[in-house]
Amino acid sequence: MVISINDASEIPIYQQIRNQIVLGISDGRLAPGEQLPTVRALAEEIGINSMTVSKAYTLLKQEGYIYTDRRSGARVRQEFETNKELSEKSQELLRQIISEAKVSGMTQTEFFDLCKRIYKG
Amino acid sequence: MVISINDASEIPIYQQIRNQIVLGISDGRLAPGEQLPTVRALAEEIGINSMTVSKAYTLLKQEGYIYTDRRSGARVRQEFETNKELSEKSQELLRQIISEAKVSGMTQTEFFDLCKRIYKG
Amino acid sequence: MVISINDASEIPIYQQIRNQIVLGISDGRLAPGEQLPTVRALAEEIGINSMTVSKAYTLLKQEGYIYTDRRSGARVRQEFETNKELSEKSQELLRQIISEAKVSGMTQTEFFDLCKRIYKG
Amino acid sequence: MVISINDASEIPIYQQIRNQIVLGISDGRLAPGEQLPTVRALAEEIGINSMTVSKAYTLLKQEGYIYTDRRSGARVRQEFETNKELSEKSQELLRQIISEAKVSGMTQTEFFDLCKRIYKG
DNA sequence: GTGGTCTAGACCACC
DNA sequence: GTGGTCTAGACCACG
Repeated sequence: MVISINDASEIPIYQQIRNQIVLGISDGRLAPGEQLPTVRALAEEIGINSMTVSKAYTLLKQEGYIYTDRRSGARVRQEFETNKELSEKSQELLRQIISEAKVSGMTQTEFFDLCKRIYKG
Repeated sequence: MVISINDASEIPIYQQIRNQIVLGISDGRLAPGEQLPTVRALAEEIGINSMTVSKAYTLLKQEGYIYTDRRSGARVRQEFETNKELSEKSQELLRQIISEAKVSGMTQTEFFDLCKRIYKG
Repeated sequence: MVISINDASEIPIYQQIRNQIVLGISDGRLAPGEQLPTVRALAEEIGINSMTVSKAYTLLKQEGYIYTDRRSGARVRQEFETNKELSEKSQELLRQIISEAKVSGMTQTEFFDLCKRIYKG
Repeated sequence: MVISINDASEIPIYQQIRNQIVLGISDGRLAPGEQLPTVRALAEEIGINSMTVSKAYTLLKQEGYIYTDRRSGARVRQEFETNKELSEKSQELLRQIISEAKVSGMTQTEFFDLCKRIYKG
């Protein structure tokens, strides 16, 4: 899986890495148990400091998306908690996005169409 | 409309103000053309630096939610561009949120149920 | 509150800081809402890099013990989730400790006496 | 006695082995004088490097839980020093755990109930 | 080989 | 002023 960084973005690099890996897991490009690139390899690949990649992996670990096996590095978790819930943070963001959709004149149906396109990937 | 700040939030204060005003517009608590409090008044009311409020108003103006009138200060826009589109930033956020929903085991239907509750709310 | 680091310990410095702050909160030396030393001040005081202190604060934030107010730095949380539960990690540790107590010949009563002394503190 | 390794754990593998053997001794699954599997046998059984098992056995020997006999390999100690004391390390850990229990709102009684369940279990 | 930790110094957003 | 982020380099524990 290719990870690309947008230097101009206001989103911190470690967050961008985290986001893209979560995306990869959600759409199947990263399979459960699959090994992620090593911290050093990924750092070199995208031309950043390895501490930054390490921070991204630490965050993903804390969130339960990956784990680190001492023998083989970082891997995608085998089983996720399918609690069918969004974090409070994400719910708050969703609330904001929907408010913006409403102001822009989007109907609920139109909003759902947009979501469906994203869901399909 | 009451604006409340969460000191513990990682969202910058000026963003929180901006977000709450957009929410207010979307759910009708702020009517088109309605006058917003002055920068100084709002700053005093919520006990923050007026520079911060000013930053929020500037952002809202840039995004087209409000306009400033020399005589009467800031007012909610009369008519919004009903372009039925989300900003790129919001679309990207929505993509992230949906990816997290998928990993958490939420089906599209369940996600839509959540959205509907927010739409109504 | 004085924080002292044991360089010889195998426990990472950022963990030692985290541990001592949790101890301080639990025994009342750190009051709810109280401001912690700034990252830089604490780093200088104990003669370490500020990144290390920052890491400790980030961890404490994630665990919900403190929050950072953009205006005044890091503060002890006002209200804790009184879920009356230990983390899985701590429960596992407790299990280990109790097994060691048993092998050393400690009875349950003697173990409780030890705990009581610690509780009083 | 079956020893199982958690790849996702942050606890080093040699520590996990050591912990489980101490647990086995404390709850009687390992009798005094009982012979432990050879380093190589255990390493093969759980699919890890034999150096790791060796490290666990060395640690257990240092702590006085087992001894090695040239003829018959590693055995559980016959008689333990019933000094009724925890190691400094464990006492420090217990102090940490209790501080977390206090912050989580657990009373001393509730903490003791948890301990009792572990003692029995 | 791997990730984890730490340093010394820098820049940035927010307020 | 604050914390947050990032770099370039180093050392360590683990396996």
